[in-house]
Amino acid sequence: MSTKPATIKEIAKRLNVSPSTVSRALHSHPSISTATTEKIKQTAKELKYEPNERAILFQKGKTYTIGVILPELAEAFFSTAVSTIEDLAYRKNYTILLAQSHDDEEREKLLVQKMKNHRVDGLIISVGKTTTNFDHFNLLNHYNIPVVFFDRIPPLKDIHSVACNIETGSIAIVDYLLKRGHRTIGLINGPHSLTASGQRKEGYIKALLKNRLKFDPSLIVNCDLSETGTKAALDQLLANSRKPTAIVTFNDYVSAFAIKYAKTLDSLKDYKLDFVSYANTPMINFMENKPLASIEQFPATQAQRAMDVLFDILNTEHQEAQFYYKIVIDAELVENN
Amino acid sequence: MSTKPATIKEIAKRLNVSPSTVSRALHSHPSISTATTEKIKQTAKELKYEPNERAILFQKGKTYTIGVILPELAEAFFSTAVSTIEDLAYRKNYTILLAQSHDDEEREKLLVQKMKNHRVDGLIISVGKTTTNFDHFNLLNHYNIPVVFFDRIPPLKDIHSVACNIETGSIAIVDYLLKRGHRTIGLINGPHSLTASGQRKEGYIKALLKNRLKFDPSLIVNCDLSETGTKAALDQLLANSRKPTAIVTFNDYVSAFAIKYAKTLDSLKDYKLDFVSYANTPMINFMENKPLASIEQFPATQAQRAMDVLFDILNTEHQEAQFYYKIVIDAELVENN
DNA sequence: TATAAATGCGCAAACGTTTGTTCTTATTAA
DNA sequence: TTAATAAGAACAAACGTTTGCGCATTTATA
Repeated sequence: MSTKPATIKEIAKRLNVSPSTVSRALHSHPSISTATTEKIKQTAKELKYEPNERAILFQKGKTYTIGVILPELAEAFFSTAVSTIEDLAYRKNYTILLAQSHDDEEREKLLVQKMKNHRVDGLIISVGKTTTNFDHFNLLNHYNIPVVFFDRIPPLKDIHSVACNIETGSIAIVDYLLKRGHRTIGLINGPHSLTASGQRKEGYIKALLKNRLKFDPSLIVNCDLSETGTKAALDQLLANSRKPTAIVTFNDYVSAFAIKYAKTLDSLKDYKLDFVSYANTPMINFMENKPLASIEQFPATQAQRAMDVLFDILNTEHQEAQFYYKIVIDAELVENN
Repeated sequence: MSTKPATIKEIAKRLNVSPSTVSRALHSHPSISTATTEKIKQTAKELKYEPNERAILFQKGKTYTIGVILPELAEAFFSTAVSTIEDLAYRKNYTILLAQSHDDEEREKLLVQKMKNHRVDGLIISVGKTTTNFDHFNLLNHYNIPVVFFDRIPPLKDIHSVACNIETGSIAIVDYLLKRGHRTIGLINGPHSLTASGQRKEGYIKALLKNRLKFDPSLIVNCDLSETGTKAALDQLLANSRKPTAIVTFNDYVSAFAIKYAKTLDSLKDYKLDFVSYANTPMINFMENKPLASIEQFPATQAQRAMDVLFDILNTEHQEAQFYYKIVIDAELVENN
């Protein structure tokens, strides 16, 4: 039962041939006669030989493993992404080494280290909300491990990235609100550190200007995306001299928190407040008062493109002229009804 | 930039010491003088040395990697489990190798093979809905790789397993409804093919009998778990000669579909119809009219126990008397408010 | 002072596989 | 028949690290 797995060496010893012959035979190498090849394959089967992947990978220097670091595996957006990534990896015979950072910069750093030590062939990562220092990725560069930043991308120059064009989505959703008559639109945004926040803000502003409305900075509030943070943000917006009639929220969670909180506020009893959101979960279909519309960010598509990019980098030998992928997927407006 | 990572050998050469000395120094082995140890650690830092995990793992025969095979990574239940597993693995310095079977027996088989070839230290798996042949797990046994079956467990004797006792949950929830005065309770169940359906049905019946009520088969309707299927099922139940005053649904999705649909029915205008459900998503917190109560199946707890079991097996040397863990977690009734 | 013990380090094997090179035979061509 | 070639298989090095053992050198003990 608990016999140690058979090795090439054992097969060799058993048949009085050299390990190299066994290795070649098992790969049907032409320089081994069909007779011995057959014989070797036969005993390999008898001994239930299975190649030791670890040894092979170690020997070849390649691991056929892709590291994936995401903030929260339990979030629908990311689990969808993981699912897609796994499917694609499976097809190309890669395996994925998965880890989550919980938006903890320190942990993220450690995980990157670990991935490096495991010598993954490549890394797909969505950086933590609060990560501000990106030095740990230089190490990967130094070790020749390509990194594809996914969805949440750091504000760095020379990196490969796949992300959603939040800005056009932002414009679309503000347009949508304007068309419905709203003139005072608030934005509960994410932390400054996220480019995603910047994009939302940019789109928000552009949409206003496009429609010849002036931009009022006091209508944008940043928050940490937590429930309490969201409440505070909503409070702040409602206390603003120009009280918004509609609010754009950073994502579905914020939207849900805000909507829930809004219902508890007496001050909003006879006040119609519309919400729109950036979709990141399928839960929206089941929400009490859903946001009127959402910006769909296509986690599966993003994941797929990220894998495409990674495989492309992996397959083209170190090109001289460093070229960086910067894939942008257009977010799309969907009405929730 | 793309220099190859520094190795122990290089450090050794640079300092004119042997690789073994370097290795020991880096591990602060007592038989190396503090002077040389310092010197070595110093140059290690200069050269940005990072241990090659692959080489170490290969050398040690242990991989500090745990294989995880689940049916659908995008499902909330499983992604929660993955999240927990990853957290626990992280704490013990393990990494997880993740794969999904999509309930495809063939793919599952291949993945098990792959995990074996990767020489994972252990495997946690939730078998596919349709998997009927379990021979592929024998191989793992032969290779001394412990397997812990999780949530969906095969009907085999000598295996380690962690799963939820759906039946007691079923009894509890029917009891709950009975206590609230309901006497005609419908069940929108899943497809016959799922053991989960059988368990729900069993519990449902047992609870009735326990309370000396007779079981009426026409109050159980199977459905395919889709939205339209759910509607049809609800229609059927409402058209039944004994019209239910409460309905148990297979899971949160079915519950959500049914509740949504029920609200659109004129025939239910002045009819109080209660719903209860089997929890499998966190979305319930955001639902319009939630089910009164849910049967919580604790994916995180299950995952945690599975990891406990696995680590326990990993840490106790091959005990003579083979002992098999069979952990059963009681599903629990939680009221939603 | 002679001997035992302790200290500090190098040697070499090992983990399982792959692959370039070399060696031996058998086959072919001249 | 002899030399050139091809076929089949063995040799050995390599991937990066760990670790048991042995060899000096120094320090402590009798």
